[in-house]
Amino acid sequence: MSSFTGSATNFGSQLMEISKKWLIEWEKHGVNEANIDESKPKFFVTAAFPYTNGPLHLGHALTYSIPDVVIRYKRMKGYNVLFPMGFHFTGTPIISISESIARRDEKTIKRLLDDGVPIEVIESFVNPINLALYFKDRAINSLRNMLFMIDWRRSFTSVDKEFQKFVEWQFLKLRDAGYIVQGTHPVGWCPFHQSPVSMHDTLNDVEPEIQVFTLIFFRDEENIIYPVATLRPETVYGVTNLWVNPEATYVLVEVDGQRMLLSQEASYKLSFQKKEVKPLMSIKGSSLVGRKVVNPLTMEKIEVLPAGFVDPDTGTGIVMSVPAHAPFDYAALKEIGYENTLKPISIIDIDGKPSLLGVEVVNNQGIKTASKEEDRKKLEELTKDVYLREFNSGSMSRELSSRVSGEHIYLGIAKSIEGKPVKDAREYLKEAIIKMKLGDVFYEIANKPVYCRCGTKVVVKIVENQWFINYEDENWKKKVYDALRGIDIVPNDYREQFVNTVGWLKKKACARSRGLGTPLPWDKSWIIESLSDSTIYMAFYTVIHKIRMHGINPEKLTPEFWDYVMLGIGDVNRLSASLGIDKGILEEIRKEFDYWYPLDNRHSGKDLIPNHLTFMVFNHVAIFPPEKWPKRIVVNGHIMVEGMKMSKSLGNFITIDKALKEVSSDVLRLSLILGAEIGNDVNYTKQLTTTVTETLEGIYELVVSVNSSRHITEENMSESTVFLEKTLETKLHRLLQEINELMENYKFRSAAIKIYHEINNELKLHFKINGLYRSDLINRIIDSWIKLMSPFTPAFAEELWHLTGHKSFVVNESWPDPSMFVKSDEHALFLKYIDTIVDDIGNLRNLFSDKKEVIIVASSSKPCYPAKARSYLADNNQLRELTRLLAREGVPSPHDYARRIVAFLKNLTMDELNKIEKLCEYEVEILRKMSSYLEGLLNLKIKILSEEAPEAQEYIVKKKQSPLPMRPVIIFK
RNA sequence: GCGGGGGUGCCCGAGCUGGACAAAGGGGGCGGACUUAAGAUCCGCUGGCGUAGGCCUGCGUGGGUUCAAAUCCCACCCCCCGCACCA
Repeated sequence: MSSFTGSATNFGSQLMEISKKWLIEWEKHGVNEANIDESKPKFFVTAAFPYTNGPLHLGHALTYSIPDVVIRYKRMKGYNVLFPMGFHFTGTPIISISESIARRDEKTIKRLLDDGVPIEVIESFVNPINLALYFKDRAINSLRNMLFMIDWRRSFTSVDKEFQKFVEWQFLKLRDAGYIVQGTHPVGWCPFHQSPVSMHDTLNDVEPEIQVFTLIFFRDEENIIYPVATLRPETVYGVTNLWVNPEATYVLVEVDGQRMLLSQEASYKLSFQKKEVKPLMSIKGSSLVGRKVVNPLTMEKIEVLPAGFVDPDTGTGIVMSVPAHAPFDYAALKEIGYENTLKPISIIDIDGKPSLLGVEVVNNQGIKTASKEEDRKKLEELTKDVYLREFNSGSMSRELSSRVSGEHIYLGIAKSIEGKPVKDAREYLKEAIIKMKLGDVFYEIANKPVYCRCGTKVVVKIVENQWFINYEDENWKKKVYDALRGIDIVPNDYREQFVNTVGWLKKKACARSRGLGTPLPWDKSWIIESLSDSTIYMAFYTVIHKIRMHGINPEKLTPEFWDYVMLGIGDVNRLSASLGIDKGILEEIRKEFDYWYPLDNRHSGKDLIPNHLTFMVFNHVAIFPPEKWPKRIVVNGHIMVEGMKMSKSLGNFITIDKALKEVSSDVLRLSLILGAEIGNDVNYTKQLTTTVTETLEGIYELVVSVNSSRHITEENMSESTVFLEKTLETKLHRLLQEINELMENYKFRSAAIKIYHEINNELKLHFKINGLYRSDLINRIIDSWIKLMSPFTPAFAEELWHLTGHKSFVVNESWPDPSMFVKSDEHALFLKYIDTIVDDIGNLRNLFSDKKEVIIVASSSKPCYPAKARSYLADNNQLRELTRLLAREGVPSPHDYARRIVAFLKNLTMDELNKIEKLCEYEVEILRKMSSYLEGLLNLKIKILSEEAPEAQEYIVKKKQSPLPMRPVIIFK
């Protein structure tokens, strides 16, 4: 084989040149533009559009490589394909970066410099649109360089006026359908900025987490509320007293018309959660000690006691004391010498027996106080243990209701949770307390303190009048479940996750007070949030280029316009008149939508299943009729780099631009596809790209050398070459069939292995046996092979295609059909038979690694037992019958032989089974014809003998073994 | 905690509708051929045993179902991801 000179790196740069060359050629000929063609079935594919706050990275490369393979494949299969790409500007991160630039934040500037943004451009980023546009342009370049076949005429951004009109229509539709609701909603909030904060607004990028406490209202004789904040409302039945911090300052406030006592800190926090918190007076904690309050669930009268462990900045600063189940409480009782006065009350059973875990652990550890440093540390841990044990394996006491004074109206509540698991009791009680107005909810920042970038401590604010998309609407959910059944999910393993997501999905706040995006049409003070404005935008791709082409003013894109274009609602003549748009144009746009929609494939990363992808289904269901619902969702995994999660902080973050400086787009694409089957995480490694480059180099050299080899016709071929060509052709038929099936099932990794390795190996083996030459078959194989490579490594394939003398574009060729290679059932059968011989020799050669010659003595005159075995195939139990029959015929080790034959027959197609007699009849001849193949494959010298040959008789006698049909004797010499 | 996914040979990774699985494919390692040499390329080996196509061990751990389990069931351990107003 000749002789492409150059090292792998040289070939690597040659590949880069090839990519550039064909990108230009294709764009010149507009191969990536998609227009209506009624003569072809259409195939419409989209992938999640990128958020342009930075350069595209390998994750994008992966997510877009897969649909690109799909459309290139589908295109060759005769589909009219569309793969468009837009850009997501909606949201706050872009604005946050702009604000950082405005205040000259060094970290942000450094990051942008690292991303290759020139300093003067960075300065322009104080305007967020400049930033978004800059990265959009870079993204387009990256995507072009990846050779993605994107129809750029249909590109848009989510702040384009036309798109905003479309989103307005969508939201009006949702509102009309009753899916938009308003309500209150807790958010992390900066009191200084007077605005919600999320991760990118906080110091150190901490996401403020919100924790829900249950408030329980204890009352004194003046009806003043002492609210305790707890995560364990069920323990209210075991309360012996309340705790306050004697050193802390408490305030008496008026809330919702009631008087309430709580720590100063709590009162501040509460003021963000209630309409009004009116302070009346301050009181030192110590002066609360000794007051008597009533437990609202048991009507028991208890006392307020002092405890230093009470943190006035957690909850309300008032704590209910449950010594039986809370180590802190028991320790605090001990500290003030009350452990015998106030007897711990067990209200939780563990393993069906009343427990006093709180008391036990404190006594076991010899803890005497709740205030000493070392005790507190221990207590914190013990609290966690007790909490978990009681939560996971505790159940409410069976005598719980005896804690409630007899005729009390809430006796029923206690009764209904008696004996129930703590988990369930807690949920039940929480709801009951709030419903009965015996308490309330109180929100805390769970991971506090969290600070806004301005340094202000973040609190929880209840936002009034927040707009939600009501994804918890049961009827809506039902329709989504139905829709999901009709959607093909690739890989199907993710279906369950979709179904579950629909199950737990709640109301989704769909608007924010700041950020880029579309104002809510009926309340322009709100901006539609980014996960809500991007649920049906795929439909927009179908028409945007036409809207622009006809110069339609965005103001004309009214709800009536969209009703007609997307839903076919309304009278086109009247619409034309009222909008002043040509009727023909309206119809043309409508037709464009109707031709391309529904979406055939939606591609995205698996992280978007619980939000975007599911929202997409919800919104399609809400707005479009069933025939326009998406047909397939393809989910890809994450990208890893050298075995580690790719991230900026790990320093292994690779942008597409950077990757393409090291490897060509063909290599990158194929590496990502070969990295993992769809749905799994792809591990991108230097090693992998090197291997892929070398593989492509090998293929290149092979094609080049075949191309320059001599052409021979069948008349000039040796008999054995004719035979082996038939075998090769049969193999190719099989391979193409397998590849087709894999492609149809989105098993691109496996398909690529067959294309780039297995065909490769078959050809190399064939040439090794026969020498390098061209023939009609070989030419056909090479042509088909190049076509098969085209979806994965398009520029590389294009190069080979032209190298082998073609003038057309391979991207425009048809996908090879297996039928172009004649499958001979006989040869397929022979091949499978030869495989068993190869296996056997392989098994034995370990024992005879020093021997280089193999003699195969084949049966030539015995009855064709395999044919007889055919009738025993159906039923495994008849193996015994077959064994008996063989034994009667005097076959040695009949059971082994029977097993072997049956295993072989099971692997055959019906057609092959019908040829089995031929195998018996010509076994010696087949082996002879295939001996050069065996020699090539095994690197051994092979000699075939018929059992009648005198030489064969010697071996038979010596080995005490006689050949049977399909069971030749193999001798290493 | 809840929900989803996963633990396979030196490594990565397929298989997981139960038999053809000592387990595809790739990589690495070792040995060999070629070469003045290196590289590239090609070939062989890469759980253990065995002078004949076989046996033993084995797919997170422990049980179970079955004539037969990497594949099915149960329990446990460990890892990853998501839990919302955030793209």
